[in-house]
Amino acid sequence: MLNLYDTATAQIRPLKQRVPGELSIYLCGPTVYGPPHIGHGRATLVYDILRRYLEWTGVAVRLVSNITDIDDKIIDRATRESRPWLDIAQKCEHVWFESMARLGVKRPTDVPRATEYVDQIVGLIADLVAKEAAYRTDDGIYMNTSVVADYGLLAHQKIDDMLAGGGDRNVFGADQKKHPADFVLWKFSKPGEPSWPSPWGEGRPGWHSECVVMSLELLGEGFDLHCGGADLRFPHHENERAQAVALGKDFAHHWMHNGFVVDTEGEKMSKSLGNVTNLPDLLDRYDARAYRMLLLQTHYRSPVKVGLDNIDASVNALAGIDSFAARTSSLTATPDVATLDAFRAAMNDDLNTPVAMGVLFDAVRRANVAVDAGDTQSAASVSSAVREMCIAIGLQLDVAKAVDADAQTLATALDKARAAKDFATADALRAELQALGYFVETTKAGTTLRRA
RNA sequence: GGCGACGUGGCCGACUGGCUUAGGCACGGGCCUGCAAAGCCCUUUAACCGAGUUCGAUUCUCGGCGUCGCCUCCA
Repeated sequence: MLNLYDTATAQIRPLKQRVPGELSIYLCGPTVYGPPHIGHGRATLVYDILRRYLEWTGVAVRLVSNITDIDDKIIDRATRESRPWLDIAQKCEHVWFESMARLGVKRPTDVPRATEYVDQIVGLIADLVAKEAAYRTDDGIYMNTSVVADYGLLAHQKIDDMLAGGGDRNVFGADQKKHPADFVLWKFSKPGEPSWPSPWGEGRPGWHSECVVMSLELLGEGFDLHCGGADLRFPHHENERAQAVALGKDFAHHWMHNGFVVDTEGEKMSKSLGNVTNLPDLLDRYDARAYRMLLLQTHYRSPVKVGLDNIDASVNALAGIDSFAARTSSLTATPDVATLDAFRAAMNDDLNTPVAMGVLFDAVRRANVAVDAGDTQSAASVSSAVREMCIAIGLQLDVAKAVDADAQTLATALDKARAAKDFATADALRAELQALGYFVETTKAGTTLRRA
């Protein structure tokens, strides 16, 4: 059983399944108005790891993650660039999933778009209006947060305290709001803006309504887990919840939030990487698995620095695992039970991936020792356990890359030269293979090649 | 101003009131190797400051200093 920190209760507690053996998750997805940045990468990787781990333990996961394809930012960009807003949304969505695929993030089971749920959103707002939990102003329909007794639950703060401090901030929308915390459900559109019909006039849905509608629509009431970045905790998730509560609906039973990617010591990272916050840039320069590894070695609730040093460390750590995988790929056996138990214990403890990685690296070392000692049996069971763990965390081991025939010929010649103690030729052949992009290991058993 | 995190060895980063240690990366030494590579072994060295609780605190409490997040754009 996975124990997971729950933001609502501020404690680690079991992640309960509404239907045993199944887990329903809603993850707030991107607003598609630009390329994803490394923060998006972190969030999706964290939940990808959660999902894969659950699936690995035999749980059927339904993961709904929306696309916010209508939003002020999209409209602003469309206006700025004189392009159709839909064109921007679609292209950005394409880039999003392309980046996710490169990261090895599995596509969610459901990807609803806000624009596909406008009717249902209007219906939800109408229900709120009918219950007098929403009211009209000159620029839209607003949620009356005062009807929600425990508003502030996720923020862990009383609403009046929150307001007390924000003095120098502009309160959006409106002197017409009944309370500064009230938020917009439906925005009346200005001429030329995308719009949909509603009982109150042409307009578009506010950000906070779409996720309530889509989560309840696809997962139903009382779904298991709602997750997203820590910044979504308030106001977005608070506001989603407020709407559900106002309508008397059973909303998410568990709330999970991941920590941020934080600034590095500036210059190193930015000079070497250009725009470091851009995910495609990062993926162009580094093995995508390195980012996953870096995150695995940090707890999901802690902030993580993504800098050159960190990523290099992960790249190097990965290289060790890859060469391990290459030398043990032919060994199969029942995975070592104690190792997997230790792994599960760490993962079940609020997804403690840093400790789980400790288990993994330790297993790699033990298997390497066993290989060196010629203890094939232990090597096989421990390395099988390593492969299992890698499946559970979504880490693809780099063993499958084909060695082409020419390289194989060179390797054979290299073995021959070494057998004849013609080391000058052997060294030349090795250099040639390395130039072709191979890691070359010359052992007593012969030469092994691995693509760099 | 409110709320909340955090401050661990060269870097990153876990656990933990004492027991032998996280783990990764980097540095150094060694074994292995024709030489490399890979692998293994060893080494180095810790808990911001102060007070308190305790037989004993990096771990609990309080205070200080510092960093960061949220307080209606935001993964």
